[in-house]
Amino acid sequence: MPHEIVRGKVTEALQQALQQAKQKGQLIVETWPSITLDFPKRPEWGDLATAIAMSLASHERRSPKDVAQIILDNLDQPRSVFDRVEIAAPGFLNMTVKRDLWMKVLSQIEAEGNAYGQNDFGKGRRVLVEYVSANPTGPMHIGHGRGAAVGDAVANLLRASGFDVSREYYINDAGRQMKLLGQSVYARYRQRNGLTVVFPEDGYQGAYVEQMAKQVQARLGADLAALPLEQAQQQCQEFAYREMLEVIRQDLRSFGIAFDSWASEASLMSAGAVTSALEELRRKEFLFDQEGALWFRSTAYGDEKDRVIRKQDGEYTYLASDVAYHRDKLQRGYDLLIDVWGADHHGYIPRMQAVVQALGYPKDRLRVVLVQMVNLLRGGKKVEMSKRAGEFVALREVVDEVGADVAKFFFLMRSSDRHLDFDLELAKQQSADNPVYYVQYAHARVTSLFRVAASRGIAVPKPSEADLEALTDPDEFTLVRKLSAYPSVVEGSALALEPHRIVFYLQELAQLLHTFYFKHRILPPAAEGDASDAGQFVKDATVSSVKHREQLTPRLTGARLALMGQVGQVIRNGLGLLGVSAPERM
RNA sequence: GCGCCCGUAGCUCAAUGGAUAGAGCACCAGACUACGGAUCUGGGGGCUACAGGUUCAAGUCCUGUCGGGCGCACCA
Repeated sequence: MPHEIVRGKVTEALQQALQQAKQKGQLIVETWPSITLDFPKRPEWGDLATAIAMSLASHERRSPKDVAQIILDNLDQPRSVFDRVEIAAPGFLNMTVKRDLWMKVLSQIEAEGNAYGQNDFGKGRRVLVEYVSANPTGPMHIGHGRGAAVGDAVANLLRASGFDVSREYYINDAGRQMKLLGQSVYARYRQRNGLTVVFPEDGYQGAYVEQMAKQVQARLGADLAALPLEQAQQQCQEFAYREMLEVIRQDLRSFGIAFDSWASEASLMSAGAVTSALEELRRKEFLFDQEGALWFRSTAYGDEKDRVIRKQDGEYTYLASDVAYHRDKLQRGYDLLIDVWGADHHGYIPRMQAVVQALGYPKDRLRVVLVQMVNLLRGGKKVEMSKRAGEFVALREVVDEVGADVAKFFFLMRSSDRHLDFDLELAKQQSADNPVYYVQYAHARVTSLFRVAASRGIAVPKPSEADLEALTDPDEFTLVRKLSAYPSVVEGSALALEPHRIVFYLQELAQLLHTFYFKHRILPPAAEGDASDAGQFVKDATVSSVKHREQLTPRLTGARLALMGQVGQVIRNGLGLLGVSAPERM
């Protein structure tokens, strides 16, 4: 179902032509591939092109050119949609669509507003996007930040594509890491009190651990030291857990990320989810005992080896709770699960997909989005990070320094499975070098333009109120075509789970806007020092410089304002998908 | 050693199997007496790592080689 008016009409016309050719016996195919439309790279190739004839050619056992000719011959009423359709070697159909059909895109954007760009591909299917899910053992670092930005944008994209989306944070609060955190805090606490200290191997070293020890001291005083070791550590762990979770919530809040639900590993376990999940696997014969451990037969679904699920010492591995958690998610009835993971976990995909299948669901019920490392730079020089020594760059620091909008945009600028260089100096620059400002400025320009118009008493019409026939310049037309592409960019981006496509689109759209804005005037000149003359237009075409020589009539001003308004709307919608604000002033 | 990802302009990166591979940065040369110069215009720059193969059509798919990253725990 096409979701944009030009593509819709063109696709429809092509389908009818194919249908008709088939009825006449000119084409034999039973089913043909979906018709894809591209923007041709060269103007002489028309506004839209399709390679459909070429993909049909081999099945038809005809040359692509013949197939294209047949389609062309069967295009019933080309004049209602097309100005011109041509065949180009080796078999492209190059179409020039009627200008007034293109212009309807503007009214469509007006009518749909914030919803322009959405599609119904998801058909209400429920999807759970799980992301961040950092252990509550410290503040979020910059890598978590990228995961958060990606997960959130993916969720936005899916919602815009008609899915019923929930966002979930899985709290790994049951494992050894939490215990280690408790021990680390307790060790620092003892240190503060001048007691003997054995700092745990691989313990948490960050300054925040000392901070928490200080707070524990303030709350519990010296009493803690009197308790048995394990009990004392347990108290520290509980305190640290609540504290860290709160820190993470605040980190997320300041980054502008909100979850619908928080799932706790510990509560899952205490509710018996692990036991019952293992029971199910055992019943289905995916478990076996060997060398005193319990194994999951993940090789049954293509994993390279089987995996231990309960160790010799009786402790469960993380796989056990992951099985339980994914089973829980599946049982909650989601049609699709999306996990956003750090790319260093890519080796776990086969086994989690094996889990999904062992539980009786299709493999593709789970899709994993991998997020690669972030290299933090400052003026081109690498900022060294080592979580081990507790020297990692906190997300909070970056957000404080460059702002949430900039940070998100940078995180989303590249395909998520590629390493990202994040240069703090560049991110702070307020220039064209900084793509965030470039896009946001385009939006601010539109709103600024409207403010000036208002101050001069010039109305900003909607497309339905404007005379769009006044838009005859190729630059206007280029903008309209770009706007028309937005819905398919959203759909492609959602299907591929690749938010960076939106970023690229927005940069291109912003560029077109800046070019247009520089080249053309929209409002008439303000009368010198006298607002009462506002509304006067240039009647004579010989004003100052060459590039401003075009006739600016109220009719053209109105139409251009209407066009600008829709550009602003689309930038707003696109930035919205990225979770980035569209400022009216900068 | 095995597996996954990657190799595209000097740098950072785009490109549902489609036409002459595109942006930004950097570099060079330019542009406003009216709407925000946080802007715009032009220029040089490429055997898409290499070698085969599939296809009407390959940066894209397959095989191999070389180079880089990440995994290969009864850690999370």
